[in-house]
Amino acid sequence: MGRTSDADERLKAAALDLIWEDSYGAVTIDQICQRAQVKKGSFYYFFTSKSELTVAALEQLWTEKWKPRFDSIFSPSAEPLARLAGHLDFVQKANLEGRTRFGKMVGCPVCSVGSEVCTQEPEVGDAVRWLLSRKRRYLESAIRDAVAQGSIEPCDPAQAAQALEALIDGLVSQARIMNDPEPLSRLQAMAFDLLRVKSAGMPRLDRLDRLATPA
Amino acid sequence: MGRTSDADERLKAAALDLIWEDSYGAVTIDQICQRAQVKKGSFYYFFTSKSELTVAALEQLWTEKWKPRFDSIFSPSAEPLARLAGHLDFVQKANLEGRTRFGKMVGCPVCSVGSEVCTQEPEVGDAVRWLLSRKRRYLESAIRDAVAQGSIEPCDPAQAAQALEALIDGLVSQARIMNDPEPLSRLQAMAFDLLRVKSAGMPRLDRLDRLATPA
DNA sequence: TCCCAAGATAACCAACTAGTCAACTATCAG
DNA sequence: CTGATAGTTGACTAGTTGGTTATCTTGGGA
Repeated sequence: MGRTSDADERLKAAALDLIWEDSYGAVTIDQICQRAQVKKGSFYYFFTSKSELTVAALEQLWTEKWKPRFDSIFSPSAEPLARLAGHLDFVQKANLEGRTRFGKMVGCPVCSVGSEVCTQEPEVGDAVRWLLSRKRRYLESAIRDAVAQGSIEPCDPAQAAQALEALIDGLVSQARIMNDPEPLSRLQAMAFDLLRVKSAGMPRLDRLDRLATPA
Repeated sequence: MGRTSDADERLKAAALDLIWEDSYGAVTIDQICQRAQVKKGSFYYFFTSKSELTVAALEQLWTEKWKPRFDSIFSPSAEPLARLAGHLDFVQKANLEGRTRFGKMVGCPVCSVGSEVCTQEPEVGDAVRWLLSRKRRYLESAIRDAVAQGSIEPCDPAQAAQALEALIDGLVSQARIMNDPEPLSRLQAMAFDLLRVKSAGMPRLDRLDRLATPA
């Protein structure tokens, strides 16, 4: 019953893009509406504020993009190291895709928004924290499996995951600030070094993929 | 000759505080003026825009706070590992001081502003990049000396400094997002682990200080 | 078919924003 | 003391911002 619409979807997509490229604070509701081809009256029909829209956009980013992607990459059917390598590869590729799409390095929208508004917009902060804590579990689980398997040095998986995430986010942030993909070019080597992956030479993704494939 | 003033100093201090606590985009010129007890006319007497004020504030942060501090911490008269430990300790302490002053974890103003506005305010981006590249040299030099001395495993100092900075900034960012100093509590252990510091047990700052003191 | 709920829209407002300016005032050099 | 210089002030404008509302339109179900 009643008229149908995908204006709310367009608003979420527009908001995420604009915030990703610039920043939360630099983006106005008017801009979001213009990009989404939606009049402001309709904006306020679906959302009560920029922060509410942002929370909705982040939730959708998680359920429709990140979670499916992570469920695939971190599938327990794959070797622990292949999961980690897959994720590092994903981070690298996602950043390069972002550069193609926006014409510059844009980093990670979740971390950027989180760091920017966690002190001002509590609901956005909650959404970011929830999302990051979910993401952390994938890393932690893969590291725990790797330790159990003996493919990395014994360590506390929670702490190792925290350090790994810091390293990744730090390098992604550097790449955005420098507008240069270079900090990400040795991502896997740095991450595997941090985790003390046991292997001579640098593990290759394709080799690990082969390992992950049932023989 | 003529009237004297420290209004520009007050403006720089106010801007840095407000931006540090909230974010660049969330702070208005009116707010900065109010905090600095300066009328807007005077603001435009000294600066032409928020970005110009921000650049001036960042430059002053470097010359009056960071550079003297780093020159002391990274004094080549100290043991390389003591320099690194001193810096990690400084990062930790600065974050805790920030929490005392602002009532919450505020992270690093340079990294936060850099990540936020590097795509929009080229001059602020330039200032941040310059400042971060200067900071990097301290780390790189200390790591190089540590390698030469044999106190950490051989590595490329530039890459190790890049990774170390990413780890530190990532953890600082996590602490801000979580509003919790916990991610910084094992900072030295994580950093020394990343650098593969050669020593049984965890190096203590006081022990390293003793090493740094001429016998 | 036609009703009515869901959604779209333009026009509107009040508050805030950056930025300007002419008049005013303090200070230092001579 | 005095005048030129450096800095201050409040009042002003014009454009933008978030947010509201009454009215119009669409489409699915009875």
